[in-house]
Amino acid sequence: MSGGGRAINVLNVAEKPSVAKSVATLLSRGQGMRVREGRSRYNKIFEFDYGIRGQRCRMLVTSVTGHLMELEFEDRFRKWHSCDPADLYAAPVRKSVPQDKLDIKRTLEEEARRCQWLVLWLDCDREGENIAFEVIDTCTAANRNLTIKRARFSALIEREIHDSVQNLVEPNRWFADAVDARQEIDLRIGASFTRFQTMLLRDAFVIDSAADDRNLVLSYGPCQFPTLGFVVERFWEIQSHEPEEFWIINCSHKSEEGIATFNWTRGHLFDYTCAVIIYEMCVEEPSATVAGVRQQEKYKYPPHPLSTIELEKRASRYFRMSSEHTMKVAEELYQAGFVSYPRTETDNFSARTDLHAIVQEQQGHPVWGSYAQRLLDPSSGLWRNPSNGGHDDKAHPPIHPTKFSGGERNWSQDHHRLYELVVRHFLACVSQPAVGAETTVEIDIAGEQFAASGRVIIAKNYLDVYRYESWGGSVIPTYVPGQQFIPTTLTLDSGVTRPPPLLSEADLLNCMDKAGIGTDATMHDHIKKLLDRFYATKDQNMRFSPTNLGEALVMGYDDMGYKLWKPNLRSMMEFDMRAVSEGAKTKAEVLETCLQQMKACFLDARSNKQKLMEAMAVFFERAAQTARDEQHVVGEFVRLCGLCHQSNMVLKRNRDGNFMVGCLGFPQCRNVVWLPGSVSEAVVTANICNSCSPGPIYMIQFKFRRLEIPPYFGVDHLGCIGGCDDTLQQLTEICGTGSRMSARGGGPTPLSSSAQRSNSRQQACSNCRQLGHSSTDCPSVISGTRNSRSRRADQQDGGLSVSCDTCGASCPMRTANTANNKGRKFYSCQSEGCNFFVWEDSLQNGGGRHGANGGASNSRARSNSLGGRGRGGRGGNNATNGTFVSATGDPVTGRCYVCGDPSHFANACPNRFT
DNA sequence: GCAAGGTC
Repeated sequence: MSGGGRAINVLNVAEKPSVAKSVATLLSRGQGMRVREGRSRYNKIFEFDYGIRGQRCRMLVTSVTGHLMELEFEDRFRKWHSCDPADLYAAPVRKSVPQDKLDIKRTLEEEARRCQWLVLWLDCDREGENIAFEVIDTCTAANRNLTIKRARFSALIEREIHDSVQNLVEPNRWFADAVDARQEIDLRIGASFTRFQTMLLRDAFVIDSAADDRNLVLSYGPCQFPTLGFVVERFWEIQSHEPEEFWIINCSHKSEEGIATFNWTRGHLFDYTCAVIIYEMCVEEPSATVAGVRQQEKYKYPPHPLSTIELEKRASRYFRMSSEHTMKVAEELYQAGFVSYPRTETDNFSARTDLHAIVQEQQGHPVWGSYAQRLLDPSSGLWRNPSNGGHDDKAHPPIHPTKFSGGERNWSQDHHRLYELVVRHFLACVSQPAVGAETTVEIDIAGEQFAASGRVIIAKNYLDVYRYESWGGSVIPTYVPGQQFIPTTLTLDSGVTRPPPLLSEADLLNCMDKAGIGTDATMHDHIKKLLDRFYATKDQNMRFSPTNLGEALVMGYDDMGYKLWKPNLRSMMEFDMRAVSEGAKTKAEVLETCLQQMKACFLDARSNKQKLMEAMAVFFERAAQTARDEQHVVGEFVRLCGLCHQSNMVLKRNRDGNFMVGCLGFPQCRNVVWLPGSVSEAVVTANICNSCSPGPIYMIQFKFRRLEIPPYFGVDHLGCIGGCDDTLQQLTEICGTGSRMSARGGGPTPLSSSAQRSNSRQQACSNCRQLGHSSTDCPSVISGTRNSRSRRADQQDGGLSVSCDTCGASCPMRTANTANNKGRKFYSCQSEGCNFFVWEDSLQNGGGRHGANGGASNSRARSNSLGGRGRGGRGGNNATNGTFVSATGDPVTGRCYVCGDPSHFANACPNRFT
């Protein structure tokens, strides 16, 4: 191997000790390799002889531990009060080796002096390239005559490493530049905003979340803030969720073979009238006809090979381990040689990996060893080459077991669990998918479709070893097309829409991954930082809520109209970094434009600091010196809080001057009733509402601003907040409220809340009372006319159908058969989940959107700011006292969805309107 | 006392 001539000394530097060891072992093939200590106890030096393209070489292989250098401000800008934070956008910065890395630096200098070549074995990503230049700078400062070469490799595999050293390339300056730019931008933005918001807020408020709020740091960072943003955004989504009642028809059929549960193909309807009419029709003609029976083979595939994020998500889901703890345990398993490198984006095995050898090692395990044996037995047919998840960081393979263990003495329960997960995941990856046989039965009852399905698992395959996943099987009786039967139960049930859950750790990692926040090696740090900074908390179910502090900060920037808490900033930076790494932009260009923009943003945020102060004041008491300036106002008593049942609710004005009735238990209890934005005066009277309970609820004398309410409302009004007051509810819908939540609406807006309110006030329609248009161009009038014309055209074609207003599908004409509407024709949409419904006679009258569709959309637009359901819903429906007789006389069971009584249906329920 | 990225 070694050629002739004089040997040269080659200094090889890897990113971490383990890679140095692997490279040295692979190149020397373990023969004639010597190990000696460097100055740093972790970073050994391996020596052996080797030949590179005929050149005899004395190889010295050593390592750094990640970045060797740090970027920092020059001394005079390091103290917080030494300069204006805005100066940090131009303050000089320098790269230097921190104290704890000086040992490594000295080793590199000493070895470089006696070498002719420097070969860089850093990871083949942008950070690795940047570290390469840190090593180059350090080594060439000691020896200017070094010949510098870069080794490119994508896996620590013998052939790959030999190929790489025989085909050395030049280091890539663009890659390193991209990282330089990122470091500088992160430092300047992070330091300036952190100093600004900490110094502004820490002393102005009593922030009780931290034990010692004098030393609290309110940090800002381009990764930690968007991470907080995800948590707050979900929290707001939950807070602003308006529960909405829906109706659903459930059907089951019991036979000798068992029970089949049929789901309504429409899913659910939000309109009661529509649902009850359909239901009544089903009850009156309950005979079900089997419209179709479908049988299909279904597969459940094993997961892709394991990447870091996937490991963190799964450990969180399966063992409730935090991502930070998972990485700590994984690192220890890696250090001890049991699993491969745990920080990897790669979820695809290289074709050169000997997968069989990894499985072979596990054959002796008492629990999963027999599965490994089956995998290796070709006659079992269990083996399948792993799928490709589509990610490759070109530096590390997917996480897999590297050494057999039946469990080590010094392992904690979490070490056992994580090793087991890595092994089982790997075995699952090289296994066949589970196979199931799925049967779907579709039935028709009075023109309504229902479907039931069952599944029988034919082969569990990978599920035998991957015990974390299951695939539910259920059996349904046999049905044949055309078969008729009478359902055993047919019920109209109601449900309520629910808000999404708080974000779990796995959800949060998902959000970050999608938005490109952090890297696989740092995501868990950003999550932990939210907890360390008292910005968020994690509950027992591993779900995250913002703290008052976290919510206030995001709210403050949101009120300024800045998206600083959104992932956009990071995405923009990432876009620029890519341009630099591809040579499309220079580092200097990107730094100049980006920092200029960020400085402008910083100055603007600082001039709007009042918004941050206001947001903080929503949650925190002012510190003594600032509180003295303001009078503390306790409002007038209105009622006992119906939510916490402990504190009083009082009439107050918020900082924008808007009226609200809030619970004095705040912030423990957040019950609040926001009043219409058009209220100019409000005074609690001695009058007690005689219809709302539990009482007493004192009535409030309101005065509205004339120009902000429709002409048919009076300016003076004696109102109740208990839910009985129609006038107040209507004005709330028309004028909006002073609530921050209602101003925020579907998404952040650059307009201030009050600006948005006054806009909508000006445009409330007096015809339909919707926002955003006037009565002259009310869409309900226009679309009603247009649609009735198109419906007529349909009918002239001879088909008794209309096109659906909502989804455009064809809606066949049908005849109602209920006590109240017998013989009346209507159209209802057949599409799944669509609830369009209209009476034929209302079309002939040229009417607009009455019927189900209009009702449903009204109901969705309804505000619940007065705590009740508001108008609409059941109110528009006349009750009847008729009873339903099954058309066939067969034993159809049904029950009233309101009270559950089987002796009558909902339309005859005595409790229905109470 | 600030960031995020490496890694021990």
